[in-house]
Amino acid sequence: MAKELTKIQRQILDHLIDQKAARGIQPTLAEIADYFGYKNRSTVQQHLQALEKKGFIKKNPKLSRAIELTLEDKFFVPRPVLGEVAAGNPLTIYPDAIDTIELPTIARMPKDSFLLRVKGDSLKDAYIFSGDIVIVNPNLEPKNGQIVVAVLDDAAVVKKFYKKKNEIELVSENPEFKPIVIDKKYPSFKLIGIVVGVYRSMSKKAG
Amino acid sequence: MAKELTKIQRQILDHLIDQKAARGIQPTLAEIADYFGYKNRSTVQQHLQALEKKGFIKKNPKLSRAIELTLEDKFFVPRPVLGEVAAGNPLTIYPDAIDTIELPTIARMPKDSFLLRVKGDSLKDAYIFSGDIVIVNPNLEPKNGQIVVAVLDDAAVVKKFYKKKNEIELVSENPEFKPIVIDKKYPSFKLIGIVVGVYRSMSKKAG
DNA sequence: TTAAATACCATACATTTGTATGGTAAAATA
DNA sequence: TATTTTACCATACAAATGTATGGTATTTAA
Repeated sequence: MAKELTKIQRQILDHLIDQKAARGIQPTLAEIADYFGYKNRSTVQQHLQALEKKGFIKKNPKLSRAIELTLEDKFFVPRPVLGEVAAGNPLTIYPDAIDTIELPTIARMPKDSFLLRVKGDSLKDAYIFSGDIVIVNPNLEPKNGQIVVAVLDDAAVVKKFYKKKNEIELVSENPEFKPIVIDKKYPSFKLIGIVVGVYRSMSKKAG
Repeated sequence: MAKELTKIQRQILDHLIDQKAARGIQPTLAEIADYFGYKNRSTVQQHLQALEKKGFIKKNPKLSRAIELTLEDKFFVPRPVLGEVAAGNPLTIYPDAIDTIELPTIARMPKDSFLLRVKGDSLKDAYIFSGDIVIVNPNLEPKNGQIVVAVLDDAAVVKKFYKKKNEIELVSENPEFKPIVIDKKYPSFKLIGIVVGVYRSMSKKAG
C-alpha cells in the first residue's frame, strides 16, 4: 500500500489534498494540468494512474472531479502537525512536521492555519491540555486576553496575550508559571498566530 | 438577499449543503435531477437559476460541479447543534436545533454524526467543559471507558460507559457526581452514540 | 381576470471531461 | 547492455455537463 511516490507524484497528491481542503472540490484533469503548467491532460492522467496503482487515490470512473483520497479514512483529512508548543516552559519547535493528525473537518481550519500539538499543563485553566491540537491562524491581530502562539528565543509558547504600553505580557492561566514580559523591540520575539480552536480526538482513549 | 425560497428550492439548497458536507463534492445537474426524480436536467437548471437570482448560490459558468454556496462564508457551512447534554445532572434535550455552529465546507463529519453542546462540569476531569461541542457518532459499539451520550428518562447525559454483567454503569470523572447504574432491561434508557471528538472554538473568547 | 411566477418536460448544442492510444526522451534498474 | 519506469507531448472520441430555447399546466399575485 505505502509504495513510494516520486517527487512529482507527491506534488500532485499534495495538490489534491490542498484543493480538497481549500475549495471542497477536487480539480479536473485540465485544472491540474493548468496548475502544473502541463500542455495537456494526458500527462496528469498518467500521474493519476500511477497514484492509483500505488494505492493513494481511487478514481471514480467516468465521473468528473471524482478523485477519492484513500489515505484518509472515510471522514478525515490528514494535516501535518508542525511541531509541539510548550504551554508551560518554552519548548523547541521542530523544523518539519512531527506528526499527522486526522482532523475532522468539523474543526474550523482556515486555509492558512496550521496545527500544533500542545505539551505541558500551563494552560489547563484555559481548558487546553497536553496532547490537545490547537488550530493556529497566523493572519489575525491578537486582542488582549486571546491565546496566542509565539516564538521566543527559538522556542514556541502558547500563552494568553496582553499588550501594554511598551511591552507584551504573555501569561499562563496556571499560577505555577509566572508571566513572561517582553519589550516590544526585543528582537527574538515573534508572534506566530492566534489559537482559533482546540481539537481533541477521543478515538485513542478506548478502554 | 434573503428572499424567500419555495419548498422545492429549499429542498434543493439543503441537498447542495448535504452533498457538500457528506461527499465534499457538489453534485452535477444530472445527479440532482436523479436524486429528485426529475426526468431531465433542465428542471434542476431552472431551480438553480431561481436560487442564484435570490442570492443563495453562485454558479461558476461552464464549470462542472461548481455551485458555490453564498450563505456560507468562504470555508464554513452552518450545521445545527441538536441540543445540550448535561455532563453533570441530566438535562432535557431540545426537540429542535438550539444553535448553529459553523462547519467548514470540507466538513466530512461521518454522515450520520451530529453535534451536541455540553453543559455542566461533570466531565471536566476528562477535559470536556461546559460549552464544548462534542461530535457524536451513533453507529459505533461502545467499549468500556469510552465517553458516550445516552438518554435516560428523556434527559441526555454525557458519561463514561462501563458494561457490567446485567447492568450498565455511567460514571462521571468528577467525583461530585455519583455513577448512574442502569439495569440493561430498563426501558427508558437509550444509548445515543459515542463521543468521537471534542471541538472548541476560541473565537468568542476575545478580551 | 390577467399577468407573473412556479414546476415540470423535451430537444439541441458547444464544451468539458475522462480516457484510450501512440510517441519521444531521459533516468533508473536489471 | 537491455529493459523498465518516469515524465512529458499529441491526437482522438464518447460520454458527461452546462446551457439555451421552447413548451405545458398549475399556482400565486396584481
